[in-house]
Amino acid sequence: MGETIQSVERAAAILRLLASGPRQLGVAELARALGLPKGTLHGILRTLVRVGFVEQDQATGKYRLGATLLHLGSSYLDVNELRTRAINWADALAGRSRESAWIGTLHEGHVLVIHHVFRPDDSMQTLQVGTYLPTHASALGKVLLAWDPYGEAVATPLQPHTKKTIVDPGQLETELELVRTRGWAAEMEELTEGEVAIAAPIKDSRGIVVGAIGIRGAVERLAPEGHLHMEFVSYVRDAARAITRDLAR
Amino acid sequence: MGETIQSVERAAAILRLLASGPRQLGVAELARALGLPKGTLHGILRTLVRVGFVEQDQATGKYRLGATLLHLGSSYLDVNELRTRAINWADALAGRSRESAWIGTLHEGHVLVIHHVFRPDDSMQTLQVGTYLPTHASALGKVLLAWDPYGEAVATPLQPHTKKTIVDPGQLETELELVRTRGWAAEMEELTEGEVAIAAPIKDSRGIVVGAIGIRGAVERLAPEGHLHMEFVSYVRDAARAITRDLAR
DNA sequence: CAGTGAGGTTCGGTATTGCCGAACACGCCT
DNA sequence: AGGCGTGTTCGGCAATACCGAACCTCACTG
Repeated sequence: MGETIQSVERAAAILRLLASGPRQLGVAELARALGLPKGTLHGILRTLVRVGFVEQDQATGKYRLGATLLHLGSSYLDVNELRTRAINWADALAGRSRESAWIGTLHEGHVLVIHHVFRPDDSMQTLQVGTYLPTHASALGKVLLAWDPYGEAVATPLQPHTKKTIVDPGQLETELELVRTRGWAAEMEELTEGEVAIAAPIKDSRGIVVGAIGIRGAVERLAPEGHLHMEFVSYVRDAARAITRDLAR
Repeated sequence: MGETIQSVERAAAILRLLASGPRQLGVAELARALGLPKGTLHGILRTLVRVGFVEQDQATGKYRLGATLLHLGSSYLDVNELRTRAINWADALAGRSRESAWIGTLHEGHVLVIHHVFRPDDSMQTLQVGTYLPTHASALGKVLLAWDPYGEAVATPLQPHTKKTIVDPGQLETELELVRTRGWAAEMEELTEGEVAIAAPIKDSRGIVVGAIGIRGAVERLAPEGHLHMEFVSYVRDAARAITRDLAR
């Protein structure tokens, strides 16, 4: 691959930094983080403000992400073919299982949530579309890792989220092997205590895994006494197969 | 304001074009639309692909928005102070009114939806966060226009969405005058047949209107026989006042 | 209350940077 | 085969956008 445009890459780096935390950042902070002169950054920031990608705090002069990005992000969802094709099946899955349904893709070492249906009859939930889940501690992530065509190395060390999170790379690999042979993944309180998830792969017309769909809910409903109710597994696998079939056309 | 960086502005223009429709665009199309040579655009596109803002279709070579933007957009939501402060009140509003609750801001001549709570006990709804509503045909929009500090001209001609949409600028102005005097806005089947909305302004510590909150639902529930149930209006105004009070601190 | 340092901003010279346009390679349809 | 439509490459030219030092303002402090 050839050369890339410096200023655009720098602009992207700024946006990524601003997105990495909820804090607003100043020119000086950015300059330190990126190792660039303040003047240079100021020029890029001025441009980003003009196009609405960044907003400047009137009081402090610090910078934060801008509203245009929200609109661009939601436009991405319209463009994303997997999501538009899968959205109805996710609704159906949530309805049948009476649990929240999720669709995710592999993106920069994380699971990017591209769709999320709330659990029926349960309002107070916040939408997770656009957020990241850890690959090694989520059912969606295990599926995506298991069939990752590029075999990306998992970011080590594996961050623990609960006592049950898999933190040993070797153990993760055997888990992925299991996922590959039986065709679906489970995650038992490895991300949040009391929550369990199931996921299965979505393949495109060439047979490559392009995403995963699954459900997530309380351990007492999905896996009482530590044993998964297999009916939930078949709901998830049915949905995954249906979407895969849809994508083939 | 001083100069801006050419390539970054061009990159932003490309992203806006890609976001403007669900279609994928090719280098040649972009070149025509922006009046730039193909080679120039290719360089910018290559960079945008590298940073994940744009993806290229393997088969056709055409370009579409990338997944990184989805993540940046959702990060914006974390940063947005109005939203983080208002989110609980919106939940409460949806609960009390048993209708869907909405929060929006003025952005480039549209209402940008920054939060959306589904109507309780009603799953099959799609989330609208990040989408645009028309200013002249939504309750949120009327509120934002009525107190717009910059007095931005509304994009004319006013696009009709139903038979009841206000399309005459003069009539819109008298409507906005009404909104200003009584302190809230209504929209009766002006955007979608059978749907009605109510909204009220959210002000920051300086008294400037920074957003609007409202509800939206079926005409038969909110306004049977064409008359708004005033209890819904007070729910909305209560929520708006509560958030305004919150922001003052 | 000066003094200091940190913040964001401005500015002009320099040479680096990334523009440009023509040529290339491929695929499709005529 | 031919022509047109893609997306892509390349090298030379000069416009471009970097850089670093100087500027201004604020807030905190000795």
